[in-house]
Amino acid sequence: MNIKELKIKGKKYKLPIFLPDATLGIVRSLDNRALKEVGTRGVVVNTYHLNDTPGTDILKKFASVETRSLQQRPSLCRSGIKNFMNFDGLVVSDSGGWQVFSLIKRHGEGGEITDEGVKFNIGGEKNKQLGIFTPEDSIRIQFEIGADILICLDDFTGANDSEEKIKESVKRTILWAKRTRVEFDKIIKEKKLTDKTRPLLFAVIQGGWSRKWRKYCAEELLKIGFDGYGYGGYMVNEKGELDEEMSKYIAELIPDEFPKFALGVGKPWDIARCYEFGWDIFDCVLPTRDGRHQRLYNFKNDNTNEAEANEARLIKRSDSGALSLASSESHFAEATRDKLEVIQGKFNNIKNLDLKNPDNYEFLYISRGKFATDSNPIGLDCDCFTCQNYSRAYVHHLFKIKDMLAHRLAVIHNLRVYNRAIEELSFVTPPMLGTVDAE
RNA sequence: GGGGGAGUGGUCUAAUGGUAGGACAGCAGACUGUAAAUCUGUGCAUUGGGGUUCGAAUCCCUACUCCCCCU
Repeated sequence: MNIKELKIKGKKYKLPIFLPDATLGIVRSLDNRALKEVGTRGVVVNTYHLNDTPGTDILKKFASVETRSLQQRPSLCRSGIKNFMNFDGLVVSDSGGWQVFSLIKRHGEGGEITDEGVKFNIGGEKNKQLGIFTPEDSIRIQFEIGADILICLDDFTGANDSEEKIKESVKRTILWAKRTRVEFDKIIKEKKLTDKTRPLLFAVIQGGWSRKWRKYCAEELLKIGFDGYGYGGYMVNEKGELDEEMSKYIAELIPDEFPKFALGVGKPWDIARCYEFGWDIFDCVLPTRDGRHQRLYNFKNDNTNEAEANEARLIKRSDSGALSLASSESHFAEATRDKLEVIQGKFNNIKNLDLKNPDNYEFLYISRGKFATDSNPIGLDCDCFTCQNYSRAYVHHLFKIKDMLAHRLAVIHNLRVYNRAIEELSFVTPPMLGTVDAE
């Protein structure tokens, strides 16, 4: 099997990859160690939000900071945002296109979108003078943030827009992409960046429900030329169901040598489906937000039952002892180890699971009363920190008393589920097991 | 033994003669390039009995339970 790779600033990232959203420079409630342990290789930050807080002056300062923090390792790949977060993985900066849509189009509060750019009447609370936000602003700010992949400011096509509106948003998205390309190249030249030191630039394909305009948008963006392409707009309908036809269609509009970024996707099973269609970069707020909102993801593995899973954990817990005994030719330990292997083979194994089928997942609404006394871990077969250390009852309790550790434990688990699915799709060995996939 | 006070869903609490409402807990959900530790829906109650009244959680009588004070 051919594994696609993303090469940026001398680093390689195997695809597919799932990037949790760290909108404000933080995957909420997680520190960089937890991120790493959960198998996260990259995150998405947001240009609009970071420009507001903390602002690029601060990020620029961090771009050249001497690595004084205890854990910071000097690296060529470091940048303002990476030093600030002390995060060494892939960082994508989203343009703010979504916020344009969300704040102005969806919520209809102040602001105006013209070909020139976006006029914010409200701006961020801290930054009322923001005024107009142009594609050039967005890309310049993204350089200051210092991400690896920058994204063109685009004009979001709404789910139910008329063809006239679709045309407008597509034309504007193309116009803005052109201007972004020019500005990007200008900055590359100014900064004397080379193909080995520059970030990548992605454009976003808009066009809503219209195949015609999606096609037109993709073709025009390809003519301009970018390092990768994104799927813009909504990929799901009001019921949250993936538009498979459209996601397949758009993926096919982009030649396979380009990375294809399905922005905002999605449910784990939709990621698995989209991967099959050719999309290979994903980001979504669901695992983190759902975690905070007390909805936990599990694989539904028919092989798992509580008794056996418990046994596996008990054996595992005495793991070190058992193994040392094993080496000293104890038959008992030998048997225990065999048993562990059998059970683990059965559990830590989603290989036989059709990851594209929603029926193979389940939600745990952890705040429900029935979990108050449940001593099982959240996922019977889960290898995450939360499941290796805490019971459903305890996580339930933490949510009840509103302790923020609840968020952290929930988010850790959800992200681990997402990453296990991704790892299964790609056969990527998770870094936590000893292999670092970025060179 | 005497005096006083109080009893409203699982819990806390509104309604002082006029549609028993809210919060939390319960149950069922939503969230898709994060203005979201958020939001939605829903089940469940006037301590029992009697009386006054067109109408009672509310006023009266009584029983029960609890609390406080006195002895």
